[in-house]
Amino acid sequence: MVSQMAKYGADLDLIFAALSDPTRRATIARLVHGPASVSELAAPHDMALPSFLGHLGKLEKAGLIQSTKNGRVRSYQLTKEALLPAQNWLAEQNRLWQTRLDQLDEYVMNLIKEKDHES
Amino acid sequence: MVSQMAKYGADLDLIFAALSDPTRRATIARLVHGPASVSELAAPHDMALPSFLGHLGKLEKAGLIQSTKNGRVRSYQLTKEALLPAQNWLAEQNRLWQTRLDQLDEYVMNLIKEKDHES
DNA sequence: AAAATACTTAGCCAGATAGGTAACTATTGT
DNA sequence: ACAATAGTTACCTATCTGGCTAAGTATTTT
Repeated sequence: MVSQMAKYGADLDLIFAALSDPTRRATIARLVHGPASVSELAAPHDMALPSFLGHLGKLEKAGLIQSTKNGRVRSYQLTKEALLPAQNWLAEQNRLWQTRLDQLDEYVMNLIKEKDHES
Repeated sequence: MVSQMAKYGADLDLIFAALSDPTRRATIARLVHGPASVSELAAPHDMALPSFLGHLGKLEKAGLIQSTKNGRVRSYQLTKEALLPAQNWLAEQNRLWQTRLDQLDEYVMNLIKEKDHES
């Protein structure tokens, strides 16, 4: 269960940090539709190429994307199951929180029942 | 569909940035079990109180947690549906990606079929 | 009234981030 | 061969981050 999260090498710090920037989220959102070259990815962003390369670098370091170079063009693609560690963490917190709210419900129900016995 | 995401005021930049720090993720993970005071939350983290307050501040600005003060103690709790915007974004990207992979599958299948006809 | 508790605020510092320009390398097209 | 294209590398700068200490405020507790 817990070890399942360790399976995905790149850690949550880097993944969430990578996702905290709109340029980088937009790049992910582009890549879910298929691979693209550096300049294709950079085009929509009003920013010098070297600046944009920094973003690609962070996405890659976080393990979210991968690249290969053919001739002079480098092609990027989404890493398989890239987003799972983040999704798993969020889902787990959500699950624990729901569990807690259920317990709270039960607790409140008991309070009501006790009150009924008083009267 | 898209407007659903706008419902949650605090934006993804702040939410993902808030989640990119281990101290802050641990604080969320603590709060899913129920509310706690500043010093209770700070206790496990080897860090001066003012430093830790900075983390709480970011979680609060991101809309992930809320607080109320009773006398001299301030109590924090998780915001209802706090994690949904992040979960929704990730789920949507995942969905689009799966859709794309399915199309790719179909495309490959067609290639194979064509090859069969050649022979 | 004084001491202890529970934050809060103000200000400092080192390192990371997000942007930029300029100059360079490697491929491809003419 | 030369020009154009596609990245890449090397810096520079301003701002944000995450940590700190010191000092201040507001509530209990004794």
